[in-house]
Amino acid sequence: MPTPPTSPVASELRAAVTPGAVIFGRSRALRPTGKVLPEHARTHNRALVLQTLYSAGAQSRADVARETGLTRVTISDLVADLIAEGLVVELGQREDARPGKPATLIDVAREAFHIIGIDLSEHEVFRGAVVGLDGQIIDRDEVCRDGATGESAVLLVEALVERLLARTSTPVLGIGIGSPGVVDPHGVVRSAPNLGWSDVALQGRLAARFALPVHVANDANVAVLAEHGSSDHDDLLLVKVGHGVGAGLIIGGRPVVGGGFAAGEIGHVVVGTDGGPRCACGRDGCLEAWVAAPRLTAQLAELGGDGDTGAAASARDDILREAGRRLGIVLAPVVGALNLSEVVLSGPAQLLDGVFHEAAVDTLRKRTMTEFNRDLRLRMSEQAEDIVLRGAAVMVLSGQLGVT
Amino acid sequence: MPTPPTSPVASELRAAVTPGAVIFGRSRALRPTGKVLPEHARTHNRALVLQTLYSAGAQSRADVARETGLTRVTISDLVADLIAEGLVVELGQREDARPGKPATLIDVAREAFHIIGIDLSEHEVFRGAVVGLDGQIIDRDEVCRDGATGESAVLLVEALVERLLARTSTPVLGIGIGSPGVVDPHGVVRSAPNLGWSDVALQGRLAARFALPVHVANDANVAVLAEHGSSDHDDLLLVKVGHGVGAGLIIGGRPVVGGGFAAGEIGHVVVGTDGGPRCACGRDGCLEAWVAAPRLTAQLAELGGDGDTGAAASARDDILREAGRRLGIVLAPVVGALNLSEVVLSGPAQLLDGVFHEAAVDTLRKRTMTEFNRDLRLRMSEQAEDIVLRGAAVMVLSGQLGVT
DNA sequence: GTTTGTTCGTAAGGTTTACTAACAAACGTG
DNA sequence: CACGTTTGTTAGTAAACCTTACGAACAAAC
Repeated sequence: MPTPPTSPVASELRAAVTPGAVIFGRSRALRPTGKVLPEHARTHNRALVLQTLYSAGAQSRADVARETGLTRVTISDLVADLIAEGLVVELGQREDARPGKPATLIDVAREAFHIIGIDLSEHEVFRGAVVGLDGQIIDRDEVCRDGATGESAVLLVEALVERLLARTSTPVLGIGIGSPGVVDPHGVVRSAPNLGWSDVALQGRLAARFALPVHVANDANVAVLAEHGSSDHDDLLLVKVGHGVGAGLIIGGRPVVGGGFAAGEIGHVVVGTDGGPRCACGRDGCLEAWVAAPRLTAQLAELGGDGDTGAAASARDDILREAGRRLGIVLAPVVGALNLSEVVLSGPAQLLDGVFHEAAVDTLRKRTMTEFNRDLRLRMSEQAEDIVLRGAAVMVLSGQLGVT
Repeated sequence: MPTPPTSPVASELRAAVTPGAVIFGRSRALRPTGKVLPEHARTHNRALVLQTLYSAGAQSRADVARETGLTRVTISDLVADLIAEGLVVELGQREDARPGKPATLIDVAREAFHIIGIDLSEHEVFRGAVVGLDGQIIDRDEVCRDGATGESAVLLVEALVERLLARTSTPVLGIGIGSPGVVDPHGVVRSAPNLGWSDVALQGRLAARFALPVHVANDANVAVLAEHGSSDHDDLLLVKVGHGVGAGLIIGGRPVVGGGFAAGEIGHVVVGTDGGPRCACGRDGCLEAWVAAPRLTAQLAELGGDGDTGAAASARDDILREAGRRLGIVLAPVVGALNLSEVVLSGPAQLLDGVFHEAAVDTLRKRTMTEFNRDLRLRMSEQAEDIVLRGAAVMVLSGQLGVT
């Protein structure tokens, strides 16, 4: 006999809801997350402790216990492991006067590790930095690309990493790289036309050479990680305007990769129904043909003059305003479909942070349902040119210390 | 002293990568998944066993052990629990002749539970069904809405559920409801203008009245769950054309809800840059004004005639082709940004399954980068009118038995 | 008919994990 | 100075999964 109708099912099987995991058919999606062993739970809780310390700063074991919901005993045990591995340090006793035994402060060993961040997204130069665990740029370096492609470009990257590693005596947690093009989860650059790369196993090569953890991802997908840090939203779209136009997307706190690992590649989506400038890809009116930085600067240059006179300034604004509007047109369906609350714009401020921005916001508002997207924000990034470097560091931090 | 540079971090902290969980700032996103106890692992593994059985069908404990990676001992233990609760049954010995001790087949107790599925998305009628665990429609019923709104519409839903419950003597796993409008994760219909609902706690009311687990979600978001079953993709967009136009989205195997719980609400996104028909919302050229079923049928009716003569048929095709094209225009940025590989169309086949479909595919192809979306498919749903009913059942199945 | 090898399911015992309970140390407060 | 409070540790317990071992049941080979 089956059990009574509902009670056991209702009360005991109350797992977190993940609709779509159980299905009617017999599809592949059925093979779910896989088994979970107690040791996985331990790993998770360890990461939880690290994150709690990382975000809330120095505090006592008892504080961590209260915040995580784990007991003081368990926290002490986990922290002992972390201290033994050098990831956490004791900082001595808390100063302030409270009743009870004084607390021993602990914190992530913020000075004990550095991260190498690499930005391959610029056209003329490969940039890199030594980044601290808190995101500070400690040292930086760059190599001129000089049009290098294929293997020689890979060698340039290796040389840059080599030089950065030589500049720090602190242990390095890992190497993070933001590359243009399509990058798969194994850090293979499937296709990056600008660099002449096709199926370049960047992660594998660097990991083999430097014996360090290496993480590689698309530049815009990396940039959005940096932005996610200073945002309090779990859904975030970052549009990166540079030599091309790309986007990085976080939904429900997780990066979106896409079926062909090409999520965020919106540069060659056609905008509007009234044609547009001819794009390098052969079509008319691609987003990139409207708003890529080289196209905009070229257009502005054609105007001639210094752009300070009334008429020239107005023509300049017209160009930027139209470009901003075109961006808004492309983003509207995405914002609507995903019900995004925050969109961030990253790129040359002198181009984007004015009428371009205004026009994009305005267009987005006019083209989406305000009732659903009432608190929608489209803002400029505050991270300026280091966004990929810092995002690459976040990627390493998250990959090496993160919670499942 | 810290540990040696890299080895412990690299090897021992290899948690699954979830970039963006660890961040530089001190944002809210930091509070991660929370602690994990051994009992959670157990719950997860139990669900894993259920899913393995559910999708692969009757098999031995040893088969399940091999497939899940857990040991035969653990599987036996878990299965004993599941059998005691009536969720799994033994079916006797396996027939085929193989060496070794004959296996005892076990399977999910597919006949032991039914699910109530409710579809509130149609304008004139509320439809409901008793659904089997495998998705079979066992019995169905409906109530005429007759323009009912607000509280009286809620009472109609309750009456429909009541009648369906009376039609089955099998224990009911739960009640799943697909409602139009914006529904939050607690099953509160925040806003459903057609039904005159605003902050109606549908899940709470039904759960209290029927003492069963209740799940409520937006109709398109529910429909995509049904479609996900017969698809082998983990990224899926379903567009549901009916009285309005809505979408349901699954990314990385997880439903997308959106910051304001309004994900998929693309009906009032403006299409193109050349105006369009006036929409009920006051703007010109909303997607809904182009492709909602009532608008299309009205347009076709204006043509007069039986549409079989050459000229009338051609005019009819023009209307449908333009509507399909408009859908493609809105979907292109979404497909590009998410790098979707599969888009499904659900709605009246006589409208959608012809030139409309062709035009949508064609437009989508022309407006996205074929290199990234090479295997993109836009297909009609095969689930016809029961898609919401079956999706609602999937939602219950997943919520009650699913893996975290 | 016997032996051999395979497969299934279960039993016993060990390890890991986090919990509860209890306690000593160290500190304000009255 | 007694008392309550807080911290961090010790000791013991419960849960969950593992490894190892075993009996039962069968096919195939001899």
